[in-house]
Amino acid sequence: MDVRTVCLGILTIGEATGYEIKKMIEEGAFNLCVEASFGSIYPALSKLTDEGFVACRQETQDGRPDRKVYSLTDEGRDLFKELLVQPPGEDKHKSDFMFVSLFSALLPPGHMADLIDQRIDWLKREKEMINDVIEETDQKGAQFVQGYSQALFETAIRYLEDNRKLFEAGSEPAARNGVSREHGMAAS
Amino acid sequence: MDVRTVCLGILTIGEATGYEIKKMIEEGAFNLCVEASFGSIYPALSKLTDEGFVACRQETQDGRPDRKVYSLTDEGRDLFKELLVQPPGEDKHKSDFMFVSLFSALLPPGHMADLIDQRIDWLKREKEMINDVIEETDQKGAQFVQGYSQALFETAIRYLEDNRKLFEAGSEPAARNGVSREHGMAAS
DNA sequence: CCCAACATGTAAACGGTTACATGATTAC
DNA sequence: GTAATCATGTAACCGTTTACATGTTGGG
Repeated sequence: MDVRTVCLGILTIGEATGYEIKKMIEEGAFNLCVEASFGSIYPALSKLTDEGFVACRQETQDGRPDRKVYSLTDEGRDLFKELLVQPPGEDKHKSDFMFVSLFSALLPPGHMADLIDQRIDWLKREKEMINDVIEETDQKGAQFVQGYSQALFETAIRYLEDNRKLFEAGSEPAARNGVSREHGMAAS
Repeated sequence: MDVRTVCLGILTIGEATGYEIKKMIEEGAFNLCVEASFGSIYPALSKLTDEGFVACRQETQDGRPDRKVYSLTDEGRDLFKELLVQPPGEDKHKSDFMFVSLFSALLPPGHMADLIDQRIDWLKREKEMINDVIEETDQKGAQFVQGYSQALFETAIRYLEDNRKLFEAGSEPAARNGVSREHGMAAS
């Protein structure tokens, strides 16, 4: 999902500045779908303004920098509805953790258990964050997404907690008999 | 996880051609961690060869195009081990489906239920694919990843099957008289 | 005193995809 | 006959990140 579409989507909820949109993406429900930095958000908003899909109102604040408050135009709303019904792309789950796990045999003893611990902590934090952000909404879609993500986080946390022991120091292979464990890799 | 590292990782399992690496990424367990196309795999392998981290043996076949079989050098194995213990990046879950779901209120009636059906089918296919690919391994890491992904797929499928009804034609707003319909989705 | 939060913006660099070029073989 | 599989490679393009530039206010 490109930054352009995400900006339109966020603006259907209400007007916002580029800065606020960034926060919503990195701390909010949108965190589950996309990521974006200022370097992509600001140009996207400028372009959408040029094209007439969003309107921009400049606000002068004292003590604070000026802000540009963007809002959706009718054309923008129409465009977003069109984009929404396009067949969505496949989910892309990119997990360094999973990749490293596949090669746990090459890691120093205890490393994998540490990684799992860190991951459990991260998952718990992330789960709470999503929960907090969405709880105040009463929209069906948001409720659905929240339930979905909470279910997945719970499963992930439970699985890691249950299987951590596989990688604890005690259960390490212990290739005691002179066989060079460098070779033992032989898949299958 | 960059293509470079993924290539090194795959080559720790055994030698392979660029073509085979591509297949492993899109049909195998690596599908859960990364994606990559020829346009990134071939240059990565060339560069790794130049740098001495992989070796390349050219094989002439008759009837078939020549193939370049890559294998890991000692330096390559060392490099990979170093890369593996670097702190892994955060998981990135990019889901167009989730994004669209957040805006289900803007979709035509029935569209959301269709999307969910398609998604359930996709999840089931994907789950089976991962299951088939990894089942023949006896490596701890692969087993762990397989169990993890199977648990997540099951949870996702169950959630979607259980909550599909929220978006069925019958439960569509039908906001004839401005009455709000706030029945409890309560994902508690 | 410095850092975080607020606020916008640009240019260069990067990693990757898409499309193209080439070409034999096998299966439908 | 035509599509898929095998097999490699390059160049153009694209979206995004990173780093930089600028400036104020408030809290630790």
